[in-house]
Amino acid sequence: MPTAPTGRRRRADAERSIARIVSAARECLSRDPNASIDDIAKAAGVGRMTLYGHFRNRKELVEAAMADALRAGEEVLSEVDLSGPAQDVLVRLLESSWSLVAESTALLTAAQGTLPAGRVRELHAGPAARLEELVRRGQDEGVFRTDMPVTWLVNVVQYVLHGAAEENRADRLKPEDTGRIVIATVRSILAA
Amino acid sequence: MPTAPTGRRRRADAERSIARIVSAARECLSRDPNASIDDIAKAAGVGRMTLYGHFRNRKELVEAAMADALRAGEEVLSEVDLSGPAQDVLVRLLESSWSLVAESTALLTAAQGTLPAGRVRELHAGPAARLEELVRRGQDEGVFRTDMPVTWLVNVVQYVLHGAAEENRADRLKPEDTGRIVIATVRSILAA
DNA sequence: AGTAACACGTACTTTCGTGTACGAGTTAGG
DNA sequence: CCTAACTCGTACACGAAAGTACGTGTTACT
Repeated sequence: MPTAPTGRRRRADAERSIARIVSAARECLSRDPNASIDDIAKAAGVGRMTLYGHFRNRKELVEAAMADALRAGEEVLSEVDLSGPAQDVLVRLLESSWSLVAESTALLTAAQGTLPAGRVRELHAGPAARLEELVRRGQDEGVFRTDMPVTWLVNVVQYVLHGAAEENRADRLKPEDTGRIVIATVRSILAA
Repeated sequence: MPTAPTGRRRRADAERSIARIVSAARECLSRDPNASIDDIAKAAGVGRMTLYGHFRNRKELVEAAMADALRAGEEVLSEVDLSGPAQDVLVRLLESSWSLVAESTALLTAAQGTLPAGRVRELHAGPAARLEELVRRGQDEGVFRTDMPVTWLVNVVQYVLHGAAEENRADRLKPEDTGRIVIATVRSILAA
Protein backbone atom coordinates (compact mmCIF):
# COMPACT_ATOMS: atom_id res chain seq x y z
CA MET A 1 0.00 0.00 0.00
CA PRO A 2 2.98 2.39 -0.42
CA THR A 3 3.07 4.57 -3.49
CA ALA A 4 -0.01 4.12 -5.59
CA PRO A 5 0.97 1.44 -8.11
CA THR A 6 0.43 2.67 -11.62
CA GLY A 7 -0.73 -0.76 -12.60
CA ARG A 8 2.69 -2.38 -12.85
CA ARG A 9 3.65 -5.01 -10.35
CA ARG A 10 6.34 -4.99 -7.66
CA ARG A 11 9.40 -7.14 -7.35
CA ALA A 12 9.89 -9.52 -4.45
CA ASP A 13 12.87 -7.70 -2.96
CA ALA A 14 10.91 -4.45 -2.99
CA GLU A 15 8.15 -6.18 -1.10
CA ARG A 16 10.68 -7.33 1.47
CA SER A 17 12.17 -3.86 1.84
CA ILE A 18 8.77 -2.34 2.37
CA ALA A 19 7.94 -4.89 5.04
CA ARG A 20 11.18 -4.18 6.90
CA ILE A 21 10.63 -0.45 6.67
CA VAL A 22 7.09 -0.61 7.98
CA SER A 23 8.18 -2.88 10.78
CA ALA A 24 11.02 -0.56 11.71
CA ALA A 25 8.70 2.41 11.57
CA ARG A 26 6.33 0.78 14.04
CA GLU A 27 9.20 0.00 16.35
CA CYS A 28 10.86 3.42 16.21
CA LEU A 29 7.72 5.51 16.34
CA SER A 30 6.44 3.52 19.29
CA ARG A 31 9.53 4.46 21.23
CA ASP A 32 9.88 8.00 19.95
CA PRO A 33 7.04 9.70 18.11
CA ASN A 34 9.54 12.14 16.66
CA ALA A 35 11.91 9.56 15.25
CA SER A 36 13.44 10.87 12.04
CA ILE A 37 13.08 9.23 8.66
CA ASP A 38 16.78 8.55 8.80
CA ASP A 39 16.47 6.72 12.11
CA ILE A 40 13.75 4.52 10.68
CA ALA A 41 15.72 3.79 7.53
CA LYS A 42 18.76 2.81 9.59
CA ALA A 43 16.64 0.60 11.84
CA ALA A 44 15.29 -1.10 8.76
CA GLY A 45 18.81 -1.68 7.49
CA VAL A 46 18.04 0.32 4.41
CA GLY A 47 19.26 3.54 2.83
CA ARG A 48 17.23 6.65 3.27
CA MET A 49 16.76 6.95 -0.45
CA THR A 50 15.35 3.47 -0.68
CA LEU A 51 12.77 4.47 1.85
CA TYR A 52 11.85 7.55 -0.16
CA GLY A 53 11.50 5.28 -3.14
CA HIS A 54 8.56 3.58 -1.47
CA PHE A 55 7.09 6.35 0.65
CA ARG A 56 6.92 9.81 -0.82
CA ASN A 57 6.96 11.55 2.55
CA ARG A 58 6.71 11.11 6.28
CA LYS A 59 2.96 11.23 6.23
CA GLU A 60 2.70 8.22 3.95
CA LEU A 61 5.13 6.28 6.09
CA VAL A 62 3.31 6.97 9.32
CA GLU A 63 0.02 6.08 7.75
CA ALA A 64 1.45 2.79 6.52
CA ALA A 65 2.83 2.00 9.95
CA MET A 66 -0.51 2.75 11.56
CA ALA A 67 -2.37 0.66 9.01
CA ASP A 68 -0.01 -2.25 9.60
CA ALA A 69 -0.41 -2.07 13.36
CA LEU A 70 -4.17 -1.91 12.98
CA ARG A 71 -4.13 -4.89 10.63
CA ALA A 72 -2.08 -6.88 13.15
CA GLY A 73 -4.55 -5.86 15.81
CA GLU A 74 -7.53 -6.99 13.82
CA GLU A 75 -5.80 -10.28 13.19
CA VAL A 76 -5.22 -11.00 16.86
CA LEU A 77 -8.58 -9.74 18.01
CA SER A 78 -10.51 -11.73 15.46
CA GLU A 79 -9.24 -14.92 17.05
CA VAL A 80 -10.54 -14.11 20.50
CA ASP A 81 -13.48 -16.14 21.69
CA LEU A 82 -16.29 -13.66 22.26
CA SER A 83 -18.72 -16.06 23.90
CA GLY A 84 -19.52 -16.14 27.58
CA PRO A 85 -19.84 -13.44 30.21
CA ALA A 86 -18.48 -10.02 29.35
CA GLN A 87 -15.97 -10.06 32.20
CA ASP A 88 -14.36 -13.22 30.91
CA VAL A 89 -14.30 -11.93 27.37
CA LEU A 90 -12.60 -8.79 28.61
CA VAL A 91 -9.88 -10.82 30.26
CA ARG A 92 -9.29 -12.89 27.14
CA LEU A 93 -9.26 -9.76 25.03
CA LEU A 94 -6.66 -8.09 27.21
CA GLU A 95 -4.52 -11.17 27.60
CA SER A 96 -4.04 -11.55 23.90
CA SER A 97 -3.73 -7.94 22.94
CA TRP A 98 -2.70 -5.61 25.74
CA SER A 99 0.90 -5.37 24.65
CA LEU A 100 -0.03 -4.79 21.05
CA VAL A 101 -2.53 -2.12 21.95
CA ALA A 102 -0.02 -0.49 24.25
CA GLU A 103 2.49 -0.30 21.41
CA SER A 104 -0.05 1.04 18.97
CA THR A 105 -1.18 3.69 21.38
CA ALA A 106 2.29 5.20 21.32
CA LEU A 107 2.27 4.97 17.56
CA LEU A 108 -1.05 6.73 17.54
CA THR A 109 0.47 9.59 19.44
CA ALA A 110 3.10 9.78 16.74
CA ALA A 111 0.43 9.85 14.08
CA GLN A 112 -1.46 12.64 15.81
CA GLY A 113 1.35 15.01 14.94
CA THR A 114 1.67 14.24 11.27
CA LEU A 115 -1.73 13.03 10.15
CA PRO A 116 -4.91 15.10 10.08
CA ALA A 117 -6.96 14.50 13.20
CA GLY A 118 -9.88 13.08 11.29
CA ARG A 119 -7.77 10.45 9.57
CA VAL A 120 -6.39 9.20 12.90
CA ARG A 121 -9.82 8.73 14.41
CA GLU A 122 -10.92 7.04 11.23
CA LEU A 123 -8.13 4.48 11.34
CA HIS A 124 -8.61 3.92 15.00
CA ALA A 125 -12.35 3.51 14.85
CA GLY A 126 -12.38 -0.20 14.05
CA PRO A 127 -10.55 -1.62 17.07
CA ALA A 128 -12.16 0.89 19.40
CA ALA A 129 -15.57 -0.26 18.24
CA ARG A 130 -14.77 -3.80 19.36
CA LEU A 131 -14.10 -2.75 22.91
CA GLU A 132 -17.01 -0.38 22.89
CA GLU A 133 -19.37 -3.16 21.90
CA LEU A 134 -18.05 -5.34 24.66
CA VAL A 135 -18.52 -2.57 27.19
CA ARG A 136 -22.11 -2.03 26.13
CA ARG A 137 -22.79 -5.74 26.36
CA GLY A 138 -21.30 -5.86 29.83
CA GLN A 139 -23.53 -2.97 30.82
CA ASP A 140 -26.58 -4.80 29.53
CA GLU A 141 -25.57 -7.86 31.53
CA GLY A 142 -25.26 -5.62 34.56
CA VAL A 143 -21.62 -6.44 35.25
CA PHE A 144 -20.10 -3.19 33.94
CA ARG A 145 -20.80 0.21 35.39
CA THR A 146 -23.20 2.61 33.72
CA ASP A 147 -22.42 5.81 35.59
CA MET A 148 -19.94 7.07 33.00
CA PRO A 149 -20.03 7.66 29.26
CA VAL A 150 -19.05 4.61 27.27
CA THR A 151 -16.51 6.74 25.42
CA TRP A 152 -14.70 7.45 28.64
CA LEU A 153 -14.69 3.82 29.70
CA VAL A 154 -13.25 2.78 26.37
CA ASN A 155 -10.62 5.49 26.28
CA VAL A 156 -9.51 5.20 29.86
CA VAL A 157 -8.57 1.62 29.10
CA GLN A 158 -6.32 2.97 26.38
CA TYR A 159 -4.70 5.37 28.78
CA VAL A 160 -4.07 2.61 31.29
CA LEU A 161 -2.50 0.44 28.62
CA HIS A 162 -0.36 3.33 27.49
CA GLY A 163 0.72 3.83 31.07
CA ALA A 164 1.60 0.21 31.47
CA ALA A 165 3.82 0.44 28.40
CA GLU A 166 5.54 3.49 29.85
CA GLU A 167 6.13 1.80 33.18
CA ASN A 168 7.62 -1.13 31.36
CA ARG A 169 9.99 1.05 29.37
CA ALA A 170 11.09 2.82 32.54
CA ASP A 171 11.65 -0.50 34.31
CA ARG A 172 9.20 0.41 37.04
CA LEU A 173 7.06 -2.60 36.24
CA LYS A 174 8.34 -6.10 35.65
CA PRO A 175 7.27 -7.36 32.22
CA GLU A 176 6.07 -10.64 33.65
CA ASP A 177 3.72 -8.85 36.05
CA THR A 178 2.34 -6.36 33.60
CA GLY A 179 -0.34 -8.54 32.08
CA ARG A 180 -1.84 -9.46 35.42
CA ILE A 181 -1.76 -5.90 36.68
CA VAL A 182 -3.28 -4.41 33.56
CA ILE A 183 -6.12 -6.90 33.63
CA ALA A 184 -6.83 -6.36 37.31
CA THR A 185 -6.76 -2.59 36.89
CA VAL A 186 -9.09 -2.55 33.92
CA ARG A 187 -11.50 -4.96 35.60
CA SER A 188 -11.72 -2.64 38.57
CA ILE A 189 -12.44 0.33 36.38
CA LEU A 190 -15.20 -1.32 34.41
CA ALA A 191 -16.83 -3.35 37.17
CA ALA A 192 -20.27 -2.21 38.29
CA MET B 1 14.50 32.03 39.76
CA PRO B 2 15.43 32.93 36.15
CA THR B 3 18.99 33.93 35.39
CA ALA B 4 21.21 33.61 38.39
CA PRO B 5 21.05 37.04 40.00
CA THR B 6 24.51 38.48 40.31
CA GLY B 7 23.48 40.18 43.48
CA ARG B 8 21.77 43.16 41.88
CA ARG B 9 18.04 43.52 42.15
CA ARG B 10 15.34 43.30 39.50
CA ARG B 11 12.96 45.95 38.39
CA ALA B 12 9.19 45.58 38.83
CA ASP B 13 8.41 45.42 35.13
CA ALA B 14 10.96 42.68 34.68
CA GLU B 15 9.28 40.73 37.43
CA ARG B 16 5.97 41.12 35.64
CA SER B 17 7.43 39.98 32.33
CA ILE B 18 8.92 36.91 33.92
CA ALA B 19 5.62 36.00 35.50
CA ARG B 20 3.80 36.33 32.20
CA ILE B 21 6.42 34.27 30.40
CA VAL B 22 6.34 31.46 32.92
CA SER B 23 2.58 31.44 32.85
CA ALA B 24 2.54 31.35 29.05
CA ALA B 25 5.12 28.59 29.06
CA ARG B 26 2.95 26.45 31.30
CA GLU B 27 -0.03 27.03 29.07
CA CYS B 28 1.72 26.39 25.78
CA LEU B 29 3.79 23.42 26.86
CA SER B 30 0.75 21.77 28.38
CA ARG B 31 -0.96 21.90 25.03
CA ASP B 32 2.05 21.13 22.90
CA PRO B 33 5.25 19.78 24.46
CA ASN B 34 7.13 20.96 21.37
CA ALA B 35 5.91 24.53 21.46
CA SER B 36 8.68 26.81 20.22
CA ILE B 37 10.25 29.57 22.23
CA ASP B 38 8.74 31.97 19.79
CA ASP B 39 5.24 30.61 20.41
CA ILE B 40 5.68 31.04 24.12
CA ALA B 41 7.01 34.57 23.77
CA LYS B 42 4.07 35.52 21.56
CA ALA B 43 1.61 33.94 24.01
CA ALA B 44 3.20 35.99 26.78
CA GLY B 45 2.80 39.14 24.69
CA VAL B 46 6.53 39.66 24.77
CA GLY B 47 9.31 39.75 22.23
CA ARG B 48 11.49 36.72 21.84
CA MET B 49 14.55 38.71 22.83
CA THR B 50 12.95 39.76 26.06
CA LEU B 51 12.41 36.14 26.87
CA TYR B 52 16.04 35.34 26.17
CA GLY B 53 16.93 38.19 28.46
CA HIS B 54 15.47 36.25 31.37
CA PHE B 55 16.02 32.65 30.36
CA ARG B 56 19.28 31.75 28.71
CA ASN B 57 17.89 28.74 26.88
CA ARG B 58 14.93 26.43 26.49
CA LYS B 59 16.07 24.18 29.29
CA GLU B 60 15.96 27.00 31.82
CA LEU B 61 12.52 28.03 30.66
CA VAL B 62 11.07 24.57 30.90
CA GLU B 63 12.57 24.09 34.30
CA ALA B 64 11.07 27.36 35.49
CA ALA B 65 7.67 26.37 34.14
CA MET B 66 7.89 23.02 35.89
CA ALA B 67 8.99 24.60 39.14
CA ASP B 68 6.13 27.06 38.99
CA ALA B 69 3.57 24.34 38.37
CA LEU B 70 4.99 22.31 41.20
CA ARG B 71 4.90 25.30 43.49
CA ALA B 72 1.25 25.90 42.63
CA GLY B 73 0.59 22.24 43.30
CA GLU B 74 2.23 22.31 46.68
CA GLU B 75 0.20 25.36 47.54
CA VAL B 76 -3.11 23.74 46.73
CA LEU B 77 -2.25 20.39 48.24
CA SER B 78 -1.03 21.85 51.48
CA GLU B 79 -4.51 23.18 52.15
CA VAL B 80 -6.20 19.82 51.87
CA ASP B 81 -7.49 18.33 55.09
CA LEU B 82 -5.62 15.06 55.53
CA SER B 83 -7.60 13.77 58.48
CA GLY B 84 -10.17 11.03 58.33
CA PRO B 85 -10.44 7.84 56.31
CA ALA B 86 -8.10 7.47 53.36
CA GLN B 87 -10.95 7.21 50.86
CA ASP B 88 -12.35 10.57 51.91
CA VAL B 89 -8.94 12.18 51.84
CA LEU B 90 -8.44 10.84 48.34
CA VAL B 91 -11.67 12.46 47.19
CA ARG B 92 -10.74 15.79 48.72
CA LEU B 93 -7.29 15.58 47.22
CA LEU B 94 -8.64 14.92 43.74
CA GLU B 95 -11.39 17.49 43.96
CA SER B 96 -8.99 20.29 44.63
CA SER B 97 -6.17 19.26 42.38
CA TRP B 98 -7.15 16.97 39.55
CA SER B 99 -7.16 19.66 36.91
CA LEU B 100 -3.86 21.09 38.06
CA VAL B 101 -2.24 17.69 38.11
CA ALA B 102 -3.65 16.91 34.70
CA GLU B 103 -2.09 20.06 33.30
CA SER B 104 1.23 19.44 34.97
CA THR B 105 1.35 15.91 33.65
CA ALA B 106 1.36 17.24 30.12
CA LEU B 107 4.02 19.72 31.10
CA LEU B 108 6.03 16.90 32.57
CA THR B 109 5.96 15.15 29.23
CA ALA B 110 7.33 18.32 27.73
CA ALA B 111 10.09 18.39 30.28
CA GLN B 112 11.05 14.79 29.64
CA GLY B 113 12.39 15.81 26.24
CA THR B 114 14.54 18.74 27.31
CA LEU B 115 15.55 18.04 30.89
CA PRO B 116 17.76 15.17 32.04
CA ALA B 117 15.63 12.27 33.24
CA GLY B 118 16.99 12.47 36.76
CA ARG B 119 16.05 16.10 37.14
CA VAL B 120 12.46 15.43 36.11
CA ARG B 121 11.99 12.68 38.63
CA GLU B 122 13.60 14.87 41.23
CA LEU B 123 11.18 17.74 40.66
CA HIS B 124 8.24 15.41 40.51
CA ALA B 125 9.16 13.47 43.61
CA GLY B 126 7.51 15.80 46.11
CA PRO B 127 3.90 15.72 44.93
CA ALA B 128 4.13 12.05 44.04
CA ALA B 129 5.25 11.29 47.56
CA ARG B 130 2.06 12.83 48.92
CA LEU B 131 -0.14 10.49 46.97
CA GLU B 132 2.11 7.57 47.70
CA GLU B 133 1.84 8.16 51.40
CA LEU B 134 -1.92 8.31 51.16
CA VAL B 135 -2.02 5.07 49.23
CA ARG B 136 0.10 3.31 51.83
CA ARG B 137 -2.09 4.62 54.58
CA GLY B 138 -5.18 3.39 52.77
CA GLN B 139 -3.56 0.00 52.44
CA ASP B 140 -2.86 -0.12 56.15
CA GLU B 141 -6.47 0.77 56.83
CA GLY B 142 -7.49 -2.07 54.56
CA VAL B 143 -9.49 0.10 52.17
CA PHE B 144 -6.99 0.20 49.31
CA ARG B 145 -5.83 -2.83 47.39
CA THR B 146 -2.47 -4.44 48.07
CA ASP B 147 -2.17 -6.75 45.07
CA MET B 148 -0.17 -4.27 43.02
CA PRO B 149 3.03 -2.27 43.53
CA VAL B 150 2.41 1.10 45.14
CA THR B 151 4.37 2.70 42.32
CA TRP B 152 1.88 1.42 39.80
CA LEU B 153 -1.11 2.59 41.82
CA VAL B 154 0.35 6.06 42.11
CA ASN B 155 1.34 6.33 38.48
CA VAL B 156 -1.83 4.90 37.04
CA VAL B 157 -3.67 7.75 38.72
CA GLN B 158 -1.44 10.11 36.80
CA TYR B 159 -2.26 8.38 33.55
CA VAL B 160 -5.96 8.58 34.25
CA LEU B 161 -5.70 12.28 34.99
CA HIS B 162 -3.71 12.81 31.84
CA GLY B 163 -6.38 10.97 29.93
CA ALA B 164 -9.10 13.10 31.44
CA ALA B 165 -7.29 16.22 30.31
CA GLU B 166 -7.01 14.80 26.80
CA GLU B 167 -10.68 13.96 26.67
CA ASN B 168 -11.48 17.45 27.79
CA ARG B 169 -9.35 19.01 25.10
CA ALA B 170 -10.96 16.82 22.47
CA ASP B 171 -14.44 17.70 23.71
CA ARG B 172 -15.25 14.09 24.39
CA LEU B 173 -15.89 14.80 28.04
CA LYS B 174 -17.90 17.68 29.39
CA PRO B 175 -15.78 19.81 31.74
CA GLU B 176 -18.50 19.83 34.38
CA ASP B 177 -18.58 16.02 34.47
CA THR B 178 -14.86 15.48 34.50
CA GLY B 179 -14.29 15.90 38.22
CA ARG B 180 -16.94 13.38 39.17
CA ILE B 181 -15.76 10.86 36.60
CA VAL B 182 -12.12 11.15 37.52
CA ILE B 183 -12.86 10.64 41.17
CA ALA B 184 -15.10 7.65 40.55
CA THR B 185 -12.54 6.08 38.25
CA VAL B 186 -9.64 6.51 40.64
CA ARG B 187 -11.68 5.22 43.57
CA SER B 188 -12.46 2.07 41.64
CA ILE B 189 -8.83 1.53 40.82
CA LEU B 190 -7.56 1.91 44.37
CA ALA B 191 -10.40 0.22 46.23
CA ALA B 192 -9.60 -3.11 47.86
C1' DA C 1 20.72 -12.62 -21.19
C1' DG C 2 18.65 -8.48 -21.31
C1' DT C 3 15.86 -5.04 -19.26
C1' DA C 4 13.14 -2.81 -16.04
C1' DA C 5 12.96 -2.37 -11.32
C1' DC C 6 15.40 -1.68 -7.37
C1' DA C 7 19.18 -0.17 -3.88
C1' DC C 8 21.71 3.45 -2.44
C1' DG C 9 25.32 7.06 -2.16
C1' DT C 10 26.29 12.11 -2.64
C1' DA C 11 24.94 16.46 -2.75
C1' DC C 12 21.79 20.19 -2.86
C1' DT C 13 17.74 23.24 -1.44
C1' DT C 14 14.24 24.41 2.13
C1' DT C 15 12.45 24.99 6.28
C1' DC C 16 12.43 25.64 11.09
C1' DG C 17 13.89 26.25 15.73
C1' DT C 18 17.75 27.60 18.69
C1' DG C 19 20.84 30.76 20.29
C1' DT C 20 23.96 35.05 19.62
C1' DA C 21 25.18 39.90 18.44
C1' DC C 22 24.22 44.54 17.97
C1' DG C 23 21.74 48.52 18.72
C1' DA C 24 18.19 51.85 19.47
C1' DG C 25 14.21 53.26 22.00
C1' DT C 26 11.61 53.19 26.60
C1' DT C 27 10.80 53.09 31.49
C1' DA C 28 11.41 52.44 36.37
C1' DG C 29 13.38 54.23 40.45
C1' DG C 30 16.81 56.67 43.35
C1' DC D 1 16.20 63.88 35.87
C1' DC D 2 19.49 60.76 35.02
C1' DT D 3 21.07 56.30 34.61
C1' DA D 4 20.85 51.55 34.73
C1' DA D 5 17.65 48.27 33.65
C1' DC D 6 14.51 46.69 30.52
C1' DT D 7 12.10 45.96 25.87
C1' DC D 8 12.40 44.44 21.47
C1' DG D 9 13.47 44.57 16.49
C1' DT D 10 16.72 43.01 12.86
C1' DA D 11 20.08 40.29 11.42
C1' DC D 12 23.06 36.38 11.52
C1' DA D 13 25.17 31.64 12.45
C1' DC D 14 24.19 26.99 13.24
C1' DG D 15 22.24 22.37 13.21
C1' DA D 16 18.53 19.06 12.32
C1' DA D 17 15.44 17.12 9.47
C1' DA D 18 12.55 16.92 5.20
C1' DG D 19 12.42 16.36 0.60
C1' DT D 20 14.59 16.59 -4.35
C1' DA D 21 17.86 15.53 -8.07
C1' DC D 22 20.92 12.64 -10.28
C1' DG D 23 23.82 9.02 -11.09
C1' DT D 24 25.70 4.35 -10.73
C1' DG D 25 25.75 -0.22 -9.59
C1' DT D 26 22.94 -4.49 -8.62
C1' DT D 27 19.28 -7.86 -8.80
C1' DA D 28 14.98 -10.00 -9.91
C1' DC D 29 12.08 -11.78 -13.45
C1' DT D 30 10.85 -13.19 -18.21
